Amino acid sequence: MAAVDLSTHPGHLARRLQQAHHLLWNTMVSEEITSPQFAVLNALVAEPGLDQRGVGERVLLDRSTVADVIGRLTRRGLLDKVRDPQDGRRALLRPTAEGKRVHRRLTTRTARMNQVFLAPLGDEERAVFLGLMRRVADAAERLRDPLAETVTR
Amino acid sequence: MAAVDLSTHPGHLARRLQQAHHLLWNTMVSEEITSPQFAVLNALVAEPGLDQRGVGERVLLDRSTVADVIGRLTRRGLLDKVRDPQDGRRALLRPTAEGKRVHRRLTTRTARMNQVFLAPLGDEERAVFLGLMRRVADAAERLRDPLAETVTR
DNA sequence: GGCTATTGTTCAGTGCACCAACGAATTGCG
DNA sequence: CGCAATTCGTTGGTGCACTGAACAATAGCC
Repeated sequence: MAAVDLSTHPGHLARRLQQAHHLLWNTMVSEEITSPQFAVLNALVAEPGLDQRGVGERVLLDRSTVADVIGRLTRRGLLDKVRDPQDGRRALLRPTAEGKRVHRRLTTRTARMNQVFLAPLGDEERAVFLGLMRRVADAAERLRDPLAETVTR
Repeated sequence: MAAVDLSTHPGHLARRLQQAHHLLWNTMVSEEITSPQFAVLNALVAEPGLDQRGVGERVLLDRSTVADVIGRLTRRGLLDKVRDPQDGRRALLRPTAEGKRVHRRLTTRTARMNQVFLAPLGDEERAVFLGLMRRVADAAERLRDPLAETVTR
């Protein structure tokens, strides 16, 4: 015996949550564009001209993962990637016209999906839920690099 | 413009949460055994003799993923896998002595890790947080197969 | 008893995610 | 100026996760 109840383990719940989300995304938002891909696209719609490092910071993705995701997006013609003439190390990224179009279309669908996803909770609970997730995630991310005390707002 | 604030998207937060958890697990629990591997091991400590399907149901993992994880665990000698003589389709699984030992050791460490992970929240908030995650995950999982109304409690 | 259904496992393919190590470009220090 | 350290990107390796398809064994029905 001595087995443990996984439903009290936040890590296990987070995984379940993400899987359920993934499924819902596939059916309600897009089968081609994944949620991380949308996140990257979104960051570049907000700030065109970012390099990969910048994107990774915004969406909180590893450098090599960012490279993967960006590779897929550029291959699909949703992103432009050019070497920075000022600094030959970095690649400047911006959404193509098609990329912006896709982003717009998916934005409304993700909103609908989030509604469904959070449907079991009441209005107030949703806010609480998002707030708690954010606090835990923020704190855990700060554990890794005990860096700038920049105001998160 | 028209970009979206990802910190209000539960899917994105769930991903961040899981990543942060993964990192913490690696440093505080084990570098060899991953959290899904522990979940599988845990299910088999609780109910030795399950087949892969049963494990997948308990931990909420896809069949092919379960096969992968179990493959790794058996390769490391933590699990025994034998064909059911009564039903040649299924593989009966049980933890080895070493598997039980590892499970015991990791159990105490995961408890410590969960403390750290949830440290930013107060006692009451933790309970709320876990409860909300569970409700959302349960509901989303029910969306896929609208099945038994079995009492979850 | 024999053929079809169903059930359990496996395999191939894609994508996310991490780390460690490397190469290329730039920065900064002596 | 020149070389070391840093920074950005890529590559290779491992693991999780899903889908869809193939396969094998059993179960069920006529």
